[in-house]
Amino acid sequence: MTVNFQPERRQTMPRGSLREEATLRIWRTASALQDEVDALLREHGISSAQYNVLRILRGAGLTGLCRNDIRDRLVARMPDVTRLLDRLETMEFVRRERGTEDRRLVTTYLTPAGERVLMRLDAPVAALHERQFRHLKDHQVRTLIDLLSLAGREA
Amino acid sequence: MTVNFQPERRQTMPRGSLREEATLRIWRTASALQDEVDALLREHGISSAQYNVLRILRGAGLTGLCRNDIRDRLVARMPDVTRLLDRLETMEFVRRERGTEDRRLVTTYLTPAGERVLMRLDAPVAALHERQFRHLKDHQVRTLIDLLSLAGREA
DNA sequence: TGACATTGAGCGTTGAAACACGCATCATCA
DNA sequence: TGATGATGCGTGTTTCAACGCTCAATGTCA
Repeated sequence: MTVNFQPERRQTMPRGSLREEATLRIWRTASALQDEVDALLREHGISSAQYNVLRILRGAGLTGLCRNDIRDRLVARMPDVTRLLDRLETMEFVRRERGTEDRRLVTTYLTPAGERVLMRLDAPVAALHERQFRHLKDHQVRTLIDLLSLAGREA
Repeated sequence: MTVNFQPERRQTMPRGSLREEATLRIWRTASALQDEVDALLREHGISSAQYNVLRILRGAGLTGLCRNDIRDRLVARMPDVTRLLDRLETMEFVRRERGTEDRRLVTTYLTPAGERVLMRLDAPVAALHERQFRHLKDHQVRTLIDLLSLAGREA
């Protein structure tokens, strides 16, 4: 929960590049945010990757999604989505079913139990995010999002 | 290396919060940047956590650092720094020595071989960072850093 | 000086991630 | 329709992270 987020102890930067500083700042911030969310999720017995999958499945609704669709929508790159789903299936938060038309596809659906977990988490997670960004005004958050969208972009 | 970074396939957001979108954007960007750096580092046989440690030790110079100092300076929270150092020691990139005054402390130093690895990586890493942020002007990068510094801050 | 708390480091175990591989299914085309 | 390549999933294995515990060394105070 508590994160090592030394205000201004600067990371050693051989070439003192501005863009290197930005990279480190992104990583530090991402990690700090992640640690707090992880702590919250762990109280409910799931990891952030699992939480991410559950939310993706909620977004998909009754249609469900096959493994690769889930993989492509994950926030962080993640090989081996199969086992991630295995664990969620063991916890009975998701249900898998092999397709009938294309028998290669295995569609995954959110179960009622999975929906309930998400429901219980909605408020606390939203509150946490609000708290984490409470020092930024709306327009600053928007600017932040826009700037981040430019970073790492291929085109 | 190639990252699943769908331009505008929006993450499912139950409550459509702006701050939630910011969080996801930070994580996506961090992950995308990380994946590329990891790919580069792996060509040299080290992980990003290991690279981070080596740079911290280079910054510390001849003084070296004890385990907890290293832990506190890492970009991402990381318990079990011991084993991380174990692997670096096996690769002979660092050297450890138990303190004489306070015999609880084990100071870690960068070896010449470790310095060489860093030297070989300096240019490519810097170039990669420049490329990743090439769509942002200097003042935008500065703004990004400042905004991120406000996020997750306790005070 | 002796009992006790604190700090630093290492280790054992469990669980998950990374990677490559194999198998089943489907699409394509001769 | 039969061969070939592509696609979607799952699995085996190895490596690494996470967590808690133990041990050694130091500081503290009666």
